[in-house]
Amino acid sequence: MKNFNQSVWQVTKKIPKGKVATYAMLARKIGKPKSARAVGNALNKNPFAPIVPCHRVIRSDGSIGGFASGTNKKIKLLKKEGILIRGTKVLSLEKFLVRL
DNA sequence: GTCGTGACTAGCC
DNA sequence: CGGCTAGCCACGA
Repeated sequence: MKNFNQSVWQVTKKIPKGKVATYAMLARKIGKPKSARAVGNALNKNPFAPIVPCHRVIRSDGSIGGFASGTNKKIKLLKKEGILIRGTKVLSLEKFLVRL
């Protein structure tokens, strides 16, 4: 852990399949609860696309947020893992949220 | 060192 | 429920 970005990727990488985490949550985990925005930036530029499950990271209100390859793609992936989604938002968020 | 930008958030209307 | 605002942070030019 050296750069902020690396920390983000390392934590994101640990999110189990079928679960999701929020930007704020990850920010808190790395010791910077106010850096949710910066976390989003890190994921957007993440060079470990296939290694880091960036599609399992969503907003605190349950919105999908965004995705480098397209929001639609992100939704599809999450649904595939068992996450229930309606439009651009996650249903039963608390049920899929992984506690860090 | 300063400025613009963005996968954020909480609060208010 | 939806939209707007101000506050936050890290990065690259």
